[in-house]
Amino acid sequence: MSETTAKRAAFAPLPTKVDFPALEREQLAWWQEDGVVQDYLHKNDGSGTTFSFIDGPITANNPMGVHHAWGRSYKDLFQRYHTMLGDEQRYQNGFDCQGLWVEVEVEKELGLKNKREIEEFGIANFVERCKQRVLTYSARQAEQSKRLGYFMDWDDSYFTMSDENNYTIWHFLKTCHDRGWIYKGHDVMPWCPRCGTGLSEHEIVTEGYQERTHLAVFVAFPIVDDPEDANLMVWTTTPWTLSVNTMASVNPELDYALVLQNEKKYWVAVDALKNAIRGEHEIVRTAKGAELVGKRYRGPFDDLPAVAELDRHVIAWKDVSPEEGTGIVHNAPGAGKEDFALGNENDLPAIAPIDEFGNFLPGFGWLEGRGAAEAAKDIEKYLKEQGILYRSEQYTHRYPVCWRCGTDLLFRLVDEWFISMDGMREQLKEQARTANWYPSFGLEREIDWLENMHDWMISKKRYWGLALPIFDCEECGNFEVIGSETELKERAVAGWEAFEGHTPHRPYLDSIEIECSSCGSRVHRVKDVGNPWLDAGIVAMSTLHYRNDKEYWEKWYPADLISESFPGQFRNWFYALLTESVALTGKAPFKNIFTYALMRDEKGAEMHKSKGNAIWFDDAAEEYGVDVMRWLFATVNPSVNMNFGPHVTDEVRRRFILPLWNSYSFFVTYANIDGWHPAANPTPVAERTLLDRWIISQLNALVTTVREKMDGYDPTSAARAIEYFVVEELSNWYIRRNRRRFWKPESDADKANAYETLYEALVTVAKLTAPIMPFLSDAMYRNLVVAPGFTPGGGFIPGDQGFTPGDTAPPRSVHLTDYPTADASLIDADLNRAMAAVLDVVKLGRAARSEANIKVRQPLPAILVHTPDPADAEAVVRLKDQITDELNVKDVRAITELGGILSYEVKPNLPLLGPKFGKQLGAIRQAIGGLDANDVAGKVNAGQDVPLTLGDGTPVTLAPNELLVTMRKNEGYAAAQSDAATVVLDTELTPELIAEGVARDFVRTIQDLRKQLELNIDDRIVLAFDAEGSVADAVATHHDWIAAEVLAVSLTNTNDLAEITEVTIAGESVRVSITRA
RNA sequence: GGGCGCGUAGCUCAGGUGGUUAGAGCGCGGCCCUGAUAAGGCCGAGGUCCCUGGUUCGAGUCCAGGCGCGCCCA
Repeated sequence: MSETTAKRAAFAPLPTKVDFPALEREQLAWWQEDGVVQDYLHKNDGSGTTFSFIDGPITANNPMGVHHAWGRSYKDLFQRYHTMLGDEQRYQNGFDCQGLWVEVEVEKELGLKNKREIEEFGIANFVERCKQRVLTYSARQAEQSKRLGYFMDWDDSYFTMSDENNYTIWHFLKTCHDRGWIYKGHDVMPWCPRCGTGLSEHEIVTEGYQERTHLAVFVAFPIVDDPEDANLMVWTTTPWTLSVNTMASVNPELDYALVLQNEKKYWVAVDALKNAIRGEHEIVRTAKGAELVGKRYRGPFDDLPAVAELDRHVIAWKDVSPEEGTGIVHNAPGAGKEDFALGNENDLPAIAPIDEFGNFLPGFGWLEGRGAAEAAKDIEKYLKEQGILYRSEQYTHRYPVCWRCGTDLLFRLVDEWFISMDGMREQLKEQARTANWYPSFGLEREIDWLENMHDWMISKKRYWGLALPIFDCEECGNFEVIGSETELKERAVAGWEAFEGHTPHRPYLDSIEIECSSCGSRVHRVKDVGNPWLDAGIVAMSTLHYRNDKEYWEKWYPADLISESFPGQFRNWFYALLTESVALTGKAPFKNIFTYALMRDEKGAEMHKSKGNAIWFDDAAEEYGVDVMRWLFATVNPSVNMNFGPHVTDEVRRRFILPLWNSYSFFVTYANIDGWHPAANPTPVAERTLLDRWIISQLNALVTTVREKMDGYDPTSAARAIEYFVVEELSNWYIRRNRRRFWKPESDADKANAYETLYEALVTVAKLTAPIMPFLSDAMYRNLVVAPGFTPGGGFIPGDQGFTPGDTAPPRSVHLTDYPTADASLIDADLNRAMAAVLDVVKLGRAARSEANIKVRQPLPAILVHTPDPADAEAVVRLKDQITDELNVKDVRAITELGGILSYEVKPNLPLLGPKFGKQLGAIRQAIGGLDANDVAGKVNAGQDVPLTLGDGTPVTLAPNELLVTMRKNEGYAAAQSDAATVVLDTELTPELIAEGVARDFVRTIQDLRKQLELNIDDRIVLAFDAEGSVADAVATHHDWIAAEVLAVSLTNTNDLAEITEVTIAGESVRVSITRA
């Protein structure tokens, strides 16, 4: 830079204390106003390479919590990375719209209590409100996602309620039907009487069980025509199911006792006596369960018309255990899942006692119309009146509840629709294996699910959801599946006008009638809606226009990446996506599947709205800042549950964000003071200083690592590598070591090189971090790259910054740049190793000083270094300038002589000796311990074999490389030792060194005062002090150096002081006066 | 009952292919350094690496069994 050029600040000055959320809001506004997002979305149009990401739809039912931000950060960072690699992408976000969870929220909004009230409100109105809720919250979530910095094509989000999505599911269902996989099942389903719907296997999950206390009854079933006049004693926690008791089961292997009490006799399993029988009793005899099998008995509700015809008797069931109840099980195939299976096996009928609201059906006498669960008390009373209640109790157990509304589930016999899975099972497993799963154990979990999955129940007796295109003929039992909107129109014989113009939802679709292809009857659609996982699972087909644009579909299918949280998704989205895609195409819809665990609160507890420990995204964004969260998310191990909260984000800010900001701020501060501008042609790296070359070498190594990790779907390692570089290498070493080059007054080539080097490191870090923390990275990039020479619009300001007219303007946002590429020629492995040795020595030097209690301010004559590999010690001496300054020593010397400081130590080289000598190794180690270390070291260093005699007299010869000779520091020296080096301080002080220490103490004290006086970094001062003795002498000796260090225009020892401050320097009391010059 | 994962310092977690003295961050105590950094460094206290058995010259690491926790399934 020429002297005549006016120094001009190139970079916007930075606040020392940053408001990160405010910075983020500014960035966000600029991205939107300036069209950066749009340019980003189209950066790679037609680039020739693609990266296909398919978004798992987010449920558009509530505002986002922070846990959503975790997953979305992964989605964004992978897509951003590929944008910077130049891959064309679709950037399509998805919203999950249909299903019971939306209905439940809308019911709450409207104050509706059950299905009857929904139907009174009107299905059309209700469905419309569901749609509106989805639209409301999808818009809200889109805005929140933008605040997260998530760059997506928000105008192109898909909605699972879209016509295309629904019709593509029809196509899938039709395909399944053509293969004979769709069937109507008659089964006992877990059923929510409040929601009036069954729950699928997928929904009965462990968190769907809660501790509940129910009335449990012990009931006697009198055996018919029994010479002993005995009763079977059974136990149940669901008294309502007694109404449809069909059989009683015993374990034929088990021992049963005939108990006599109060002149009544009961059969109870021997091992259940303690639990079941209360009070004095006598055991008449015992028998195996087999003896009871076949006995007929009278049930408690024999007189009810619905069950009057039953022939009740005892059957054998090997699963009966005496652990709970009485060892005799009451079975109701119409009201229990296992009972249903057992009834089928024994050819006994299943009778359904309750309707969809859990109320008793006609035919159940006095019970008719009553709620099953609510009737327990009355049933207890009835049993007592009949004289067959032995006793009752309050019983607490884990019981299944509705995962949405918390109501106790009942088990109800119903018609549901299923897809048979056996035809696809093997193919699904095979296709699952074609993908890469991160973490890899995800594949095993998915395979386990696929091996054990039952047929897929796809129906749900609700309102807001996929209208199942199944037309079930009541006349002849034939059913048909309609596969598209055109087929529907062709087949419709009535109701088309009412439907036309509406989305394929209830109730309008329900008006359509077709003609049964088998018997010609008019047939309506079944009333059921679809399982919502059908909706989410079809998106790999529907959003890629599978039905209408095969070319487009082929371009983007299968996806390169999908990503969701793994708990639950192996049986939900991953499964549905795989199943629907493979059914239609035979090919897995994804190549890579990145999964992550659950977010917990700071103490590791599950986050729940009701517990009050859930954190809303909006609050977190404004309190902690989005970049901090995103950096945290990127650095944690995705497969481990994350504990999230303010302490964790504070730590990330302290640990990484602030050191980065401070490095950046340091650069901007001094570059502006010096009027430094980035040059078009910086000094070749080879011509720069050692430290410059080193940090550039590490920077290029970092780029290589980060790309490798990101390519391997390992953002954790990528982010941790960046963090290490920024904190340890750039901030704590490179900048720390180079501060004086930036401070010095003269603007020479060396200073320019320092700026060039730090500038390149910061710009590269901004690009490397851009996918992970989009806000700060762009703020840095824009200030560092765009501000000095180019206007944000891309215009170019010629000037003294070295650019010439015609240069291409850099992109105006980091998110429009390409990802950094490593220059392998700049990676200097030898230098990296040498510097590592230097860092180790510095660390040991500090440790030795600390241990010897000698402050760094006190200069020492030398440190002595020994390393196991002499090359390292040589490198350390070669780079001694880095060390002398850092440790305040006058010299660094490699130790060649032992000189009493170090002793030899000889150890066996175990990896070599182990395999060679096996069991003899113990004896060899002992023998080595008895050798003279000096003698052995001499031989080993001379390359000679070492003879040994083992304890049993066996002679053994060891080659030099089979022994390790190391140095151990002796006691009594100021020294420190690690695996890589030994460092010894020369602590001999001369009067000159002591004076220098005092001078440094003086400087340190003045600098402190400057800071207290809030002087600017470049303010000059008039400095006067009043001291005698050693302080006076030391200051006199080092007068010029001190004056330069503290920017004093004058430095005088006088007792005539203007502003007096008392300080202590080198143990002496000194009066000081500082005034601005 | 089965599948998968986890169990290492007070807390949160790292610890390719077995190797000699098991680490980091936070927290705690002490000291040092500091005109980028309400930052950083060094020292210290703090460990039956869940238990038991096995393989091996040698196990935090491999194998088997168990215990505990989490997720999923039955």
